Parts: sequence; C-alpha cells; structure tokens
Amino acid sequence: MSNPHDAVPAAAPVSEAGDASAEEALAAVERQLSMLWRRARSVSQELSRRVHPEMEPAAYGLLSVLRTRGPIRLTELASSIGVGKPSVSRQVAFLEGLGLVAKEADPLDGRAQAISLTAKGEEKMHLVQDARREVFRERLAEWPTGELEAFARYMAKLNASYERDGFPRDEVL
Amino acid sequence: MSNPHDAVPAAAPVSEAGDASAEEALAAVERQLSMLWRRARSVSQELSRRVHPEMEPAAYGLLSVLRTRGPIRLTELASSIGVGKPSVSRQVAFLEGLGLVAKEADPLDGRAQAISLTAKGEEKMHLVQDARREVFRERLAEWPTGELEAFARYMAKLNASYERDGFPRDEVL
DNA sequence: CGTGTGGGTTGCTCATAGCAACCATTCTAG
DNA sequence: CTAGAATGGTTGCTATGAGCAACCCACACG
Repeated sequence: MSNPHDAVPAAAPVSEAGDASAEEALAAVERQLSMLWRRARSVSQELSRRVHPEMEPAAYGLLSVLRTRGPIRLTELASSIGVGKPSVSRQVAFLEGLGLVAKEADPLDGRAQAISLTAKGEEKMHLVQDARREVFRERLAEWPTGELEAFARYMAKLNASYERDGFPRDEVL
Repeated sequence: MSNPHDAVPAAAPVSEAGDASAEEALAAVERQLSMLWRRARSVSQELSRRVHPEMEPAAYGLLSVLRTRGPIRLTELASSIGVGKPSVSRQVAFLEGLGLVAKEADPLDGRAQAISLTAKGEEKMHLVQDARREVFRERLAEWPTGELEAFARYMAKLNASYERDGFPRDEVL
C-alpha cells in the first residue's frame, strides 16, 4: 500500500488542511475501503452459511440490531441498518419463517408492530457470532489489542459520520 | 461503542490471548465492520451514480486497479479485487462497450489478453475519483491526517490477511 | 499429434436492494 | 362524524453483482 497513482495534488489545494499527505491519506482510506467492501461481501456470505445455511448474510446485521436494541418497529429497524423498508420487510418475513424473530402487533398503534428476537434467534446469534469471531480471530489473531481497539474506533467514527449527515436516522449502538 | 451484549466472557476462555479486552476489541471490530459494510453499499452506489449514471459501482474498483497496475490480464485483475473471473469478465466487457477499457491480445500468449484503461477511462476516473474524494472529504474532513493514515493501514492489513489465507480462489496479487 | 492445463466467456441462478404502488390504520379537519 | 392526509408495512417488478459449472480456445508437453 503505497501506490502513487491518484493521490497527486491534482485536486488542487483543499480548503482546510490542503496538505498533500492529507490528500494521500484520504485517498488511501478510500482505496482500502473499497477493497474491503468487496472482500467483506464474500467473506460474510461464506461465513453466515457456515453456521446456518439459510442464514442469509444480510440477516446478520438485522438480528444484531434487534438484539442490541430490543423490540423495535420495522421502519426504525430499516433505518438502523441503513436500508429501505421493503428489504427489511422481506428479510423479517423470512426470518420469521425460520422462527428467529417475531412480529408482535403494537396495541397502541394498529399499523405498527414490534419486531423482536425469539429465544431461538438469540441462540442462533450466539452460534453465528461465535463463528464470526472465530473467523475474525483467524485473521486478527496477531493484532495487538490496542490496534484492534483503534481500528474499531475509527470505523465507529466513520459509521457515525454517515449517520450524522448521510442518513436520516438515529443512533446505532 | 461499549455495549455489554456479546462481548461477555460467554465465549469461554480463548486459547491464545484469552484476554477479556482482546475479546471485546475483536467483537467491536466485527460489529463495526458489519455496520460499515452495509453503509458502504448504499453510499458507494449513490456515489458512483452521481458522477456517471452508467458507471456501475462495481466498475470503480476495477478501474482503480487497472489504473494502478497498468495492463494486466483478466484473471489477475479478478483476484486483485477479490472476485471471480466471470464477474470481471462481464464487467470488463461492459466497460469495453463504454470505451473505458481496452482488451489487447497478448502476443506471447494467445489466450491471454492485457486489459488496460483507455484515455477516456482515465478521464472518467479522474472525475469519479474527485467526486468520491469529495464525498469522503465531507466525512473525513476533521480527521487528523495521522488517524486517516492509521485507519488506511489497518484496513490494508485486514485486506492483506484475507488475501493470505482466506481465499480458496487463486493467488491474489 | 493427442491430451492436459489454464485463460476467458457464457448460461443459469441466487441474494439483495430500490422504487412504486398498494392496503390498513391512525390522525386531522371541517 | 366522516372525508382525506399521513404513517406503518407489504408486495410486484426490476436491476446489480456474484458464484458455479460448463464450455471454447490456445499453449505446452510427451
């Protein structure tokens, strides 16, 4: 990782930092991110399947949110993970079929429904998370804890920034 | 980021580090990564479109690699971005149709073909990259350069580890 | 030559997301 | 009290991107 290709000062002096190294750093982040994105897809896919063949990769994030934030309504869930309602609706329907989540009508609002993780869902999540962590461990085993923490912190920061202005939504985690 | 939900010592003593904080760090990385993954998708999509309607999100990484590594063959390109040959083949065909890349028969090996960025492709890439960087800048503007560098380094490290042992595909890079 | 191997392509399928249209319920007003 | 807007969710259709498997063509080796 040290390709001098798109980090040239071509973009002209930037307002704030205007620093060449800042530009380069920005470009590097962008590059790595786009690579990571691609990798993550296949890994995540293979990974989920390893535990539960029917456990779609997308379901993971969903269940994870459900687990963290308890029973929430679909719309909220959708914005939590940053996708549209239709996707979530279908995903939830699917997971309900598997018995991993439950939809419960909101007594106060007939349209709304609280979606929650079932006991079975909790259990599956444990399995999947263990497996995930196992795989991560394979890759991150040698990383010093400090680096892992910093890495997570950076990602959290980036994620938070998307929430701030990119997404019309609320806090996650 | 400090949820006591799946970082509890439930996973029992781990072999190597066995450290509680290491476990927590691992879980945090995993969590953030999965969130980031989702976000990146929509962002990347919206982003590419913003510059060139026909510029598929997937094409970006591809062109980026092409630009960095010059004319390379399809298989190598495929493994560079961590995706199978078929996908790349189609993507390349599409981009060729747009006049952004060119396929050139390798005189030494009739089967192989060097794929390269055309002048038009270069130009487009400038536009897209500028736009991308602009968006990144919106989000990462306040980050100290040092943090950006560290972040990129961590991602690179993670990416590299996938290349090392994760992919049953073929050799990468 | 013939057979095997490796580079690329194509056919088919799957997973996921989005938009738009829709139903149902609740809220708001006249 | 009843029309009509607004909100929560669902469903139809479409598009993108990826994989596997099967295939074709060129090279290389015997």
